[in-house]
Amino acid sequence: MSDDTELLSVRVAELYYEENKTQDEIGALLGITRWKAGRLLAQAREKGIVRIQIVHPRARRLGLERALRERFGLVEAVVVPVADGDDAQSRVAQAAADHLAALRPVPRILGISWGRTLQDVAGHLSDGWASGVRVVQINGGVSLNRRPGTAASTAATIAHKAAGEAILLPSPAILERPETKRAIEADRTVAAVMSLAAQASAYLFSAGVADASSVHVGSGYLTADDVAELVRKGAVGDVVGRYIEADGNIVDPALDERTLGLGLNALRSARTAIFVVAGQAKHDIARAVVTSGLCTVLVTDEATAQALLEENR
Amino acid sequence: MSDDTELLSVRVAELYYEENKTQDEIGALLGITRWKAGRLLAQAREKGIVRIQIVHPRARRLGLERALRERFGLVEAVVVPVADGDDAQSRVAQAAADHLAALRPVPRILGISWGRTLQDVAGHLSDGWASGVRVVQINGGVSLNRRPGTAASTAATIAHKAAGEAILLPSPAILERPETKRAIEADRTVAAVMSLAAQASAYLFSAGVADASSVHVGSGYLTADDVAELVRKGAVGDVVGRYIEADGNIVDPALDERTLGLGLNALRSARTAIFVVAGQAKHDIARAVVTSGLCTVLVTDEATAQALLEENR
DNA sequence: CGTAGGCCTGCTCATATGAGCAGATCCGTA
DNA sequence: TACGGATCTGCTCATATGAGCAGGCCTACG
Repeated sequence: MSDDTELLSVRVAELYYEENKTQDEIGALLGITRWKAGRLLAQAREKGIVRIQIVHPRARRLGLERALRERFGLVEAVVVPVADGDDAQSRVAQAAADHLAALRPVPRILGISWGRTLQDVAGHLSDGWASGVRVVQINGGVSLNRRPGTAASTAATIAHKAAGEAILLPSPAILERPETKRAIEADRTVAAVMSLAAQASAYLFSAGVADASSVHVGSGYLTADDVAELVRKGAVGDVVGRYIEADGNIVDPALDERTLGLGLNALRSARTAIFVVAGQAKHDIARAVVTSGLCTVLVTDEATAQALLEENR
Repeated sequence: MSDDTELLSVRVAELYYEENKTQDEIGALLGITRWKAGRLLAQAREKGIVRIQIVHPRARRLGLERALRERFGLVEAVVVPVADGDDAQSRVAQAAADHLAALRPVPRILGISWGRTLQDVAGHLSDGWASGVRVVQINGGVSLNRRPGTAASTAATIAHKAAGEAILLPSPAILERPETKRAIEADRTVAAVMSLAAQASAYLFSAGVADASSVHVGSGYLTADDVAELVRKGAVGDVVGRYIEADGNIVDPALDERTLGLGLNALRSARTAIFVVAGQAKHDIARAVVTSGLCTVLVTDEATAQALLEENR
């Protein structure tokens, strides 16, 4: 486009958007026909001279969402923009809460994992987001936790706000020996919870990073050395307590045998599996989850979405 | 507006502006009527959820321009946005050049002052911006200048690009004694130039700040002490070589008697007097010029425009 | 309990806008 | 110079949109 034409588009755009003139008036003002004004305006939009943005804490990035859905075959994606100074985790948690509340049909049984992210989602749910939902934990995590009750409170909060019931999984996440794990699984109470978890109409989960900051280390289930060893074997993070590689496979089958909770295949075959993830540190595990089909719905921040969509990986 | 409604406006705005859906489609998608969608969209725009900006080096701020015209009774105002890292002076000079080129009727005689700003305007004019314009200097400034020829070259450049003729004022800006000034004025050549200057169909000028950096000091017409004394007496800057107070009056009539060039009243009564000014340092002198009716057209940057529009001054 | 006033909703209708088309104009090539 | 293709221009017509209006609903107050 000639410099001259470009300047004219700028004038048209100014009169149209800042002065609220009609294209007809603009034409009269600038001595051009209204069609030409319209075309210049279209050019201005195309060339990015006119920049339109939605500024709101709960805005979304529909373009990225569409790209993610197409690229990874998701049923739904929710991407929130994060401005400097915003807390990405909190924004994403809010979006996940919104999505959960808008989910139709309303899940009668909701299977959830636990962790900081899920706790945050629970906090952002509004009272009465649903009614009568049974919220069941899909992986263990009680008692060894430094902050006891976090896992339980997440489930309780979600259930409470939906005027429903929380069903906790009374077991550690990782047992020392496979036999112990099997023994606990065989326990009637635990088995009942697991059975309920398997029937859930929707799952809501996040993921952890494989490094020393992992909750498994903090909780005493694994040592920092254990995690370092997992990383050496290719682990990128954990999903409902199970460590996976970049391609989504279990890193260490022996460890997995000692891990109590819903299996990853249950997630893969679930109708609705909502994966909530935020932050730079979780880009790798997020990639592993979406590429290996562990979720049908992804809720994340803009930066993570963009990282997932980058080519050549 | 309730939180709920606000969120809905955000969704509508996203679908409308980012997904290019019609209000009808949006209504269907969100389960509302198209009228409601339209109203929510209007609310989103009103509340500033939708932000539309024109991003272009030659964009203008029409809102500020209107405010300036109304506030100071100007015929026209041109305000350019200046982003971080932009050179305000250069942007404003470009805008002034654009305005001059678009001026109708095309001035047959254009009276100009000189200085860095005007030189910059001359540089931004495009070849053939007019044809056959006689460009006449309205204040003296030759020969004592450290960079001889600047004043002359400004006029020459403007005239050359308009396929016209430059008429220089062969005299210093400020003389040592009033008699000398009168003698020079009486000179046939000088008188002819002054007479032509008085007939100009348009004037284009800038202004200087009253401090030690003034071109008058650099050129040797005044000493730093002289300027300090002028400031003590209330000077805020100079217009075509004449120092004025905040209210637009001449600071020192005796000095003014020694200053050769068009008088300020000629500017005040001119049909078209274009004042070009940019930069934080010139806010005070700019205020003095516009409030005392020295110009009919103001060309400036956004920050200066905003400073001029601030209340209580 | 009744009612006036304010707000919201869904409509009609006039207007603004974009898609698509035919003629005009420009430019390079034979 | 003549020709063919590409681009530009001004139009028609269908559609999208906003203004304005009447009726419904909610609330506060007598």
